[in-house]
Amino acid sequence: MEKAIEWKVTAQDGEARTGILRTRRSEIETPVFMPVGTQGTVKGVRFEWLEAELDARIILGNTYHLWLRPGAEVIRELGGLHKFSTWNRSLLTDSGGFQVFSLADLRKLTEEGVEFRSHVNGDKMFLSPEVSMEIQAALGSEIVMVFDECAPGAAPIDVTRRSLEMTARWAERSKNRFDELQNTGMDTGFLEAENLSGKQALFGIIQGAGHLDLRRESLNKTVEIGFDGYAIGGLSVGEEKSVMYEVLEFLAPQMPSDAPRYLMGVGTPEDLVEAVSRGVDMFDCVLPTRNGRTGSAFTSGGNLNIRNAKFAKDSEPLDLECACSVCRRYSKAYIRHLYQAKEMLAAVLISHHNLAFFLDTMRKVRQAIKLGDFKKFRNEFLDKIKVNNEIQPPSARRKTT
RNA sequence: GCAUCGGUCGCCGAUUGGUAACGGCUGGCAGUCUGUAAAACUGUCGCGCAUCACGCGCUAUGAAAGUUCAAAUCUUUCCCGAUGCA
Repeated sequence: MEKAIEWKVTAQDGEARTGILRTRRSEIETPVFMPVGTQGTVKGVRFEWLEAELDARIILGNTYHLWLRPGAEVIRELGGLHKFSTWNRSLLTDSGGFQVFSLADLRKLTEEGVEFRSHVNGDKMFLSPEVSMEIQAALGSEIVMVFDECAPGAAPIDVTRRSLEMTARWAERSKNRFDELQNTGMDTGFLEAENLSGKQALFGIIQGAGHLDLRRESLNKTVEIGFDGYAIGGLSVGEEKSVMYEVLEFLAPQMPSDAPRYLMGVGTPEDLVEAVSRGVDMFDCVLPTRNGRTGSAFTSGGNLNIRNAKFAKDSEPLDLECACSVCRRYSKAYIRHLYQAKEMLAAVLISHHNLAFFLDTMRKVRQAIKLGDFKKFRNEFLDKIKVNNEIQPPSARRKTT
């Protein structure tokens, strides 16, 4: 049977690897960072920029948010999320599973599914594995995520076990409904492509918080069901950073090596490099766009906050080493002025740069792996970022300003 | 020039003889953000010190002088503003 996606490893350096992921709509080099476009838009960044300059091949959309507004039926009638939004490259849609975690105060969780009170207008809404698959078919994304429950990072072992067991049952229900929908042509994004089925791909999600034995158990259950790719969920949700690295180091090498490994919701530039070194292929994170909107820029020398008074007369770009269109043209002083004056362009410019930095970092990561140089790259990259990000003791910080 | 009413933090106000750093707004300074309820949120903003935390000291109600144990508050003069009359 023809596959929904095609995945090939092209180079390996330690656990780190590069690959080519082909979907029905685009060819994606991995390791890849996928900008988050929750509501059908990568906040503050036009598709023209994502396509031409940033060259993002795949972005995210969100089942829960698009279901609430404008609604799955609206998008289905308009021909799916690609046609509706005009984004013609690949889409990965999150299932709403993360909202089970992030909107914990607004939901009731049962075996059957999750009742949400809409954060928009308070309506009662019911989301289940089946409903999530139906919405994602209407959206027509290239990669569909199973509906999972994401337990808090520091959840105790019994809570985590119950959670991952339900996630496994939900994974099976997700797959069953997904297959039915594919077979009855409910996917709005169907597109014939050479050697591919033209259908959607479905990724399973491994949970288990910081408990390694549970992670292994969740991995086994998920692989047993069988998916086109495998995601690691439930990291960067409140646990210590060391726990995340420990879980990755343990888990990623055990995941099927012939399918892409996707670390959901991660992370900082350091996290990306660390995770790649442990064998992860795909990432998404809100940080570049959210931090961009709130004045914080990621650079090769670490993070900076454009609001800081020290940038008022700084005529240099956000990152001297960055070749993006923002850094080629605009100074920190000007962007800071825009931010202070509450001009929306400040958020647009920093978000753009941040995405450029993330995508460019991934490009460098891939190149280093291909050259067999990844270890050296990783050390240099992390050392450089550390210079600005080192936390100084409060007394030292005060005296220097 | 005369009369009346005023002058408290960047702005507006509370304090009307008994510890003025009390409230609102605007703005400043800094921090946070990881499958987006976020163009958001948190802290702080008289000065100095301390800071893990609780704090500690000093100064301050247009200016000066006076009355008083005690003055933003009462008195006098001056400065500034608004209004009215010449």
